[in-house]
Amino acid sequence: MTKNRYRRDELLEIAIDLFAEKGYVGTSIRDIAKAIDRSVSNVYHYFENKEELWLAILEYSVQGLPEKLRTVAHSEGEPLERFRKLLKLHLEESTKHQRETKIFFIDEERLSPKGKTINKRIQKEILDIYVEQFRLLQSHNLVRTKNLKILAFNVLATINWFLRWYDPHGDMSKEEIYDEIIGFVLHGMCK
Amino acid sequence: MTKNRYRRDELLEIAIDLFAEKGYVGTSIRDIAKAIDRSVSNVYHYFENKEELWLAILEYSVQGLPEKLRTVAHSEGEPLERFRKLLKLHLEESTKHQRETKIFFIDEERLSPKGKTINKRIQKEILDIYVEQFRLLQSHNLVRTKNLKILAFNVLATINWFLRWYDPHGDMSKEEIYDEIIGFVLHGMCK
DNA sequence: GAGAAATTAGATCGATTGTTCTAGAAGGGT
DNA sequence: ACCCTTCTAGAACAATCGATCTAATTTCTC
Repeated sequence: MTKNRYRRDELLEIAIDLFAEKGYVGTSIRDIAKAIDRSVSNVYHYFENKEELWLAILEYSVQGLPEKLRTVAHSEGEPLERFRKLLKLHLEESTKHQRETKIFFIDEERLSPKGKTINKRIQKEILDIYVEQFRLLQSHNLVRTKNLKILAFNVLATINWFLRWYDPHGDMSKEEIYDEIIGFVLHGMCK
Repeated sequence: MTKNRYRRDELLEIAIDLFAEKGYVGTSIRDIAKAIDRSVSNVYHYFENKEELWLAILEYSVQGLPEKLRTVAHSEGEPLERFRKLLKLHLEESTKHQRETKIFFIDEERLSPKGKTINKRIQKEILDIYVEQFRLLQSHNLVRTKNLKILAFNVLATINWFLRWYDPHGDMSKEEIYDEIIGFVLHGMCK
């Protein structure tokens, strides 16, 4: 009845690697099993099917992100400073789960209705957090534009795109990049 | 010897649709043939294999983008105004070839070395155009930050992410969205 | 230590993949 | 009429896919 959590998580880890590298459709159950030197049945013992494995990865990593962001979003303090903290946390969490977050976006369309729904729900939750923040900042007359949804898309664009080009082994430090991105979001490119 | 250009392009069109919808790995040659009511051999008559079909799509659409952008980038006029034109053109071209440009980014990692190289070359060309523009704007003391590469990533982020959420049948006009994005790139979210 | 449950490997399933082969139909040039 | 290239369809190929089945082994519980 009770499944071996450790062996299960090992499978999750290797699956995340492969999914991130070769995509959902591009990664077979055999690939995953072979990569960790197990049998195919072993994978199926821990996960009902391929899609459930995918969903487990989401639960394992991205699922909790909205809640974490909300904690900061609803914390005390100055609105703009709180928003800055929100961006920072979002960037940190995305970096921490870079592989999974990448997966989260890339193969969205290849999932079953169930998986797609969960995917979209999480993304919607995050979007709403930002729109809510913008509304608050707007009431303090701090926001430049009127269309808050497009603004949220643009902010999320920079954060999520960052996952595509960021190389942990690169020569720029995380903090350096974070500040650059936060600066861009807040003030754009112009002086 | 001479292949029927029209029939070939019909195949390209349907392939773009399917690739954009279900991805490179998720779309089979049979899917493509069936969608246009031809035989599998017909597809192979016009394209050597699946990857060549993919590359033909790139040539058909995205390949010419860097050249078009360069034309504007090297045109006369005020630096900032020219940059604004560059953004506008980039957005327009991306919208015009929304499906292909989406393909261009999504399945990058699933290609052969040859395909990956071409993909990366085009992206690098575009990145360089932007970095060059930033350098010029910087010399006019118009740029806020020092790290031009990250800046370029962030600008490209908003443009490319836009393709993910933009819905041609939505209630916002293109021009409206373009202006919003250009404004965000130039001045960020803050007043 | 017996028995039940959890875990594993390996063979196997039908379906689908990219690709090739064979061969016939259509088309244009002479 | 003829031939030669272009185009087309359909069967077939080996490989791989997600998933299942059977059966053996390990681990836990009493």
